[in-house]
Amino acid sequence: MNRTLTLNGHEAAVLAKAAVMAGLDHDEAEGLRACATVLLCDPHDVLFEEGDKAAYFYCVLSGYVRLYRHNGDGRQADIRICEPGDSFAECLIHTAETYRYGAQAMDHAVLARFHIPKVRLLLEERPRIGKAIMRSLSLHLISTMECLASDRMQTAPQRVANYLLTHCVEDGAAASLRLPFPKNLLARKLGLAPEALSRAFSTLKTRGVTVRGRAIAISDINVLRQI
Amino acid sequence: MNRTLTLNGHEAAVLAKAAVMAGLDHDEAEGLRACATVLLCDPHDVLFEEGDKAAYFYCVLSGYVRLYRHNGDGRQADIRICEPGDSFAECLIHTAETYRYGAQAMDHAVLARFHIPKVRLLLEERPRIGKAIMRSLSLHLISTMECLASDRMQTAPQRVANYLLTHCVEDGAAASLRLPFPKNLLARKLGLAPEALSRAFSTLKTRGVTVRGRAIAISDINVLRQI
DNA sequence: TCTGACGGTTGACCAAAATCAATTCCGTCG
DNA sequence: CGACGGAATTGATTTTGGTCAACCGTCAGA
Repeated sequence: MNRTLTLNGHEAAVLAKAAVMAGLDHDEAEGLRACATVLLCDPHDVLFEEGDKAAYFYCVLSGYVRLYRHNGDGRQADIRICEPGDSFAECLIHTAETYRYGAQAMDHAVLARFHIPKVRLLLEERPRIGKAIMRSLSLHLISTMECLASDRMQTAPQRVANYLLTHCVEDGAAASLRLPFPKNLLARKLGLAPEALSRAFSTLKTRGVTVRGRAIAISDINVLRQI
Repeated sequence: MNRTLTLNGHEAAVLAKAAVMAGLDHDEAEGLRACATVLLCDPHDVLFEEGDKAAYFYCVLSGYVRLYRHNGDGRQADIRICEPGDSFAECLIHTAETYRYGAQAMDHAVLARFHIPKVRLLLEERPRIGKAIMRSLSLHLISTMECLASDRMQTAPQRVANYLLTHCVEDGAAASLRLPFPKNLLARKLGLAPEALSRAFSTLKTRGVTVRGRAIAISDINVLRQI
């Protein structure tokens, strides 16, 4: 978990387009950026654990971060997989003092780390910046609710089909995509055991889905839509 | 779904204490209240469906409202049960133009209905009001994430035990509570079929949980904690 | 008092997915 | 090139909870 103070061009672009920065004018964006430093993570670095004192919220610039909770036993459940452009723990700006879940880098990851007390001060001065944060929170809430609904009513193949449909590039009736991360991360994201994901893919094989490593081809999107 | 313009004392108090109003000074609270009208609902009234054009967000003053989504077939899953003091659909203020889930009153319910365009204008003028909305969104997000985590890692009896522990009043090692709504609503809230809730209660009987109608007694909280 | 509706419970059964174990695949490193 | 290690797959088994159907208790209305 080394630190640097510089962003490369790609990372700066990701940050600029993140929901947490969207719609801000130049000064506002600059003010928010001034609250942040950059963090380089190695795979499996734990950023914080549930219950830790909250000092920062984060925006993923590259790599992936998983958010999770434990229960009494050693078991843990993933809540979200954050991709480049996603922010997390911004819900603590106006609420709790401790993190309500753990966060772990799943790859070499680059993060923007925003100092919450600084952001609070900035928001007092320039409350319009809060609009971007509200938007980010809202999107995040909506997607979490959708995730909950799909956990509660869709089977594993349905969830996988839905993921494919929302992430593929269409090419006539056919479509294809390349997973941006290994399958075990996709399984976590969908709330499945890796084995269940594997079986879901083999179920979908009969519906025209071909999987070769991370490359996935869909022969007919409409077949997939009616699962 | 009749309308009135007046609040009784109890309803006014619930609104004043709602997260969406918390921490505002008198003027700010008054400004926000001016964006709202009151709505009286009969049981099973549908407030809106997924996809409807979003004009309002709501705060429950009495009764209960369930939020839900459908999938392709007739099936539907509950996302949240809103109780007095809870607001919903405030995530649309700065994002979508259509509701992302349906909402249905589960009882005679009284709601404050905030006109979103008016609230947007108000926020431009008095952006500090956004802080209360952000706090409400944040709490809402955290509780949805917790719900997702518990769906993914806890069994039915564990979820029920957790509900009891977080809602009971302690009395030494013992504790008790009275459900504020019928059991079928609790089942929806926990993402269970009513039968599964019933079975969970009978599992918990061996752990010192006694159920008589809506009245529940717990003989030893610590036994319940280690489930 | 009878009747019907409704919420809740119970039993039997089934489907989905977690778990455990064994094996295969694949990329990396010696 | 071969060996190793992590990821992915497959099979066997078990657990969990959904579904369907029957039944019970309570309450409201005839």
